[in-house]
Amino acid sequence: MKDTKKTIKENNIIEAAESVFRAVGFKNAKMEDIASEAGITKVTLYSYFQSKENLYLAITYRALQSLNDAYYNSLDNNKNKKGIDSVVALIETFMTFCEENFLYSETLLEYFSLVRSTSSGQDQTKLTEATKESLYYMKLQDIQNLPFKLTAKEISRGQADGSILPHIDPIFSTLQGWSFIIGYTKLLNANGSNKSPLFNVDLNDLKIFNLKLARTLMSSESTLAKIDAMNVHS
Amino acid sequence: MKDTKKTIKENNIIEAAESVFRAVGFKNAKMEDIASEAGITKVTLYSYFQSKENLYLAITYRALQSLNDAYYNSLDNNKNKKGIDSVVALIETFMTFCEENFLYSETLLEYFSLVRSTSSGQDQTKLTEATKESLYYMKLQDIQNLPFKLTAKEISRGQADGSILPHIDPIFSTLQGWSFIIGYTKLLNANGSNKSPLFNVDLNDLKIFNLKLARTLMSSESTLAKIDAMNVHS
Amino acid sequence: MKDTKKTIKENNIIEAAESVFRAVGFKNAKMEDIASEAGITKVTLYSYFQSKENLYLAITYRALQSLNDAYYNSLDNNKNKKGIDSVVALIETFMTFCEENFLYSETLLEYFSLVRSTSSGQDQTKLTEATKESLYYMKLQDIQNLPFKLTAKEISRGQADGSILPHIDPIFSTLQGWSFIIGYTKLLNANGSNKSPLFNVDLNDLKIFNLKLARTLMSSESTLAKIDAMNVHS
Amino acid sequence: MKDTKKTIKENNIIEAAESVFRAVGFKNAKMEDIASEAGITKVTLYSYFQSKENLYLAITYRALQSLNDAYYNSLDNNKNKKGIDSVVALIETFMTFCEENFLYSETLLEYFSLVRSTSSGQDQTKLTEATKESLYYMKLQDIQNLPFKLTAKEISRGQADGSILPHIDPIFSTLQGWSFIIGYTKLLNANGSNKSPLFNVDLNDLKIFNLKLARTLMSSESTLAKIDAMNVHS
DNA sequence: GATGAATGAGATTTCATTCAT
DNA sequence: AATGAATGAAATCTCATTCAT
Repeated sequence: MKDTKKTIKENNIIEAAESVFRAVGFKNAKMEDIASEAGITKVTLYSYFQSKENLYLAITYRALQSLNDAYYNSLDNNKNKKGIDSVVALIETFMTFCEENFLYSETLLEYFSLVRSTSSGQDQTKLTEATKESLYYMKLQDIQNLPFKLTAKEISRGQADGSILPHIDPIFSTLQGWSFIIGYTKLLNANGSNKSPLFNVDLNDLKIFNLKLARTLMSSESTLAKIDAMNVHS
Repeated sequence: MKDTKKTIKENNIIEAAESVFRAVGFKNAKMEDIASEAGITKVTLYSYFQSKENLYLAITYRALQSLNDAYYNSLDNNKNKKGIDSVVALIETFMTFCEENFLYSETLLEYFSLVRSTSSGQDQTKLTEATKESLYYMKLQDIQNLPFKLTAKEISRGQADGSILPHIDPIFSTLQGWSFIIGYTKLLNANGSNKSPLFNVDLNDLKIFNLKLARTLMSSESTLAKIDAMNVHS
Repeated sequence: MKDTKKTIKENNIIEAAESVFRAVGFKNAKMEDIASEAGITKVTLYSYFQSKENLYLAITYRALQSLNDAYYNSLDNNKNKKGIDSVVALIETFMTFCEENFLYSETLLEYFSLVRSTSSGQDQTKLTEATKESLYYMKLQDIQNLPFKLTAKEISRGQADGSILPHIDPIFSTLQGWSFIIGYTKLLNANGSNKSPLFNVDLNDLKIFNLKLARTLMSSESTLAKIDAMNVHS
Repeated sequence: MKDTKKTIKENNIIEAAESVFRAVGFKNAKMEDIASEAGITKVTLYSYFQSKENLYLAITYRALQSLNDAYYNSLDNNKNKKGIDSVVALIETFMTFCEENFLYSETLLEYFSLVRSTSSGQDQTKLTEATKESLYYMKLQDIQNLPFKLTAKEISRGQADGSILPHIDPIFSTLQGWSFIIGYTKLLNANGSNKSPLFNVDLNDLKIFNLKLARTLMSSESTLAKIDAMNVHS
């Protein structure tokens, strides 16, 4: 229980940090401002999070947790449906998550860039020692592949229940799905918080299109007709 | 001609900066080091680029120029081919460009995130005054849509020559293509410079798959058989 | 009491600065060196004094305070003597002060040149913005006239006790006294720290002469004989 | 004749420099500004004067020359008068010179401070090597004592013609006279260009007083009565 | 000799991070 | 655990001075 109070405060701080990051971006955010937004001192802030980067990782962890929650929710909601439906729902879940959480989506995309090549031992210049030793970094590593695995597993379920083509590789398709999501999200972020269409294209159309495409690519009922139908999108 | 010499020097500096950024990342790069890498003084460096951020924008501009050049090249190489071939070649060009220029690809993706909603006049907090006043920022804004426009135009050409389905919207498809590219690139970057496969998936397969998919989605000769064939990817 | 510690540190810094200025002069003194002489960092130095000029003003303020202290001391030592004696003692105090504190005397003379016409609102070009906003500049303005006023008051006392001629104007005589002091000090400074006589004239003779002259000019017991006697000076 | 053109240009530059120094002070004056005020480039400026300090010395030299001219003029105007009159006239000449040439008066006072102790070999930190090697510095040294010597000589003439007390030391009295002048000038400068009285004292009264005092101190006709008369100054 | 570009030295600022109390 | 002060590293700027052409 001792921990609870600490956790609450930690959450307060993270929320303050999120709000500041959202407002001015990571680079422009000052520890000072985050501290005062959280109603504490800089030093106290540091006693909770050992560095700015670490604070960012904490947010990233939260983002990933949040995404995982959304995934579990989606899985739960679709556990009685066919695999294909659940998989498409997962993709939509991620997209919606990114739409609704700009900071989180940026954070996650950045994180996945950041950890690149960690395993290979080279080109690690961008990860500080401190970062790598951080608790959140470890926690992140523990769950970073979860959304991936969940998706792949669900694809397998779809193959088992016959709703997904048997010859596709779950991992490959998961990556393919992610690439759709990331592309969509980046366009979304490039378009900013303003929901106005980009180049006269409503990004929601892109979302719908991507979802249909994903389904078509995996579904065992896929037909040329469906694809052609998709192309008439407006 | 007067500023040729200046331009040459500017390029030298940018190249030095690229090399330093590539080596240690933007944040860890010291202006001092960039200067000495370029064989000049810090002050001289500042007389060319008013800030580190500005230098980064210059690199971004170069990246975009470089991408544009690649686009024009691709267009030229395919001017006698069908529109569909040229469009797919453009997409491949972009992907290859990102593969070969990690710094440039990161730079460009960051830029497109950065400028989000700039046009709409809101939410510009993350742009420093310095950035907004930078010459390169203006130059960037002038050409940032070029790859987009070129792609859309080529799609139209493909519709004119019958190689691309007539009912698709060139702009929408361009965005869709970008979303493929960005997704692929992000995964690529997440995978780092090490060419080891991600989750046992060779990203090159993803690239090939995406190219085929793009072709299929636009081509007037699209058939279900092709799509099904695609799915057998390894 | 709260700021006692701060004041102590401030004084430490000022002393370090004085020592460096004395050693190499204002222009050649590096903030870095002053900081390290004070056992602190450059940044800390800047947190106490916003600029080199500001630091100089702080020293000037100290010089003036120091002079004022010497004045009060002198007044106290002579409070039981006649006004004329006290006034002459004040002048001597100032002269001795300048002899013993080269840096302070230069500082004060420079200050009185610097602030010329400040009050009149014109010709302030030579005052940096930083200077004008400096706390010490304000503090200086508050006490800069103190030695003047003290002298004039003491002359009045002398007139009251009959030791000083009744028809002279205290303010005018104060200025006259200052002009003696400044002239003497400037010659002293021109002569440098080396005590060698200037043009074979021992400046101490000039000092004595000036003091006698001042006394003669004001004293109610002034006689021609005294003046003539004075002229036989070596 | 070749030299003449050069000299003209040199004079132009010096005048430009004087104007800039007058406007913003030595320290705030930028070589750039001086150059452009003179209608030349910085580099050209440097080809004439090797450093800012050197330029200042050139002005000082001019100031001293100018003062010397005034002295010679005064001597010439008073060559038929008694020595005492000529000496007092010299003092007045200097005072008037300072009144009319603020920059020159500051320059000269500073110069006489600057050269302090040059002979003694110690404490020369404030004189750059470059300065000491400068042509103007040498020229200055050649004439710096001229006003002194001229005054002393004139005092001797006064002693010879019986107008000045025989037992006074010409050098000492010259110094004494200078000390009056310097004091007066400093007060004048402290009072700024605004001619308003300082502490309700019209500095012109101080000037007149000093002149009378100088005369009284040296004149063979000096009487107590005169001194007393002097004191009723307002 | 003139010009535009570059240099060197140091002032000043900004922050993340740490220390002392 | 909280506070105020300090540190260190690097960005940035200002100018006198110098170089290359």
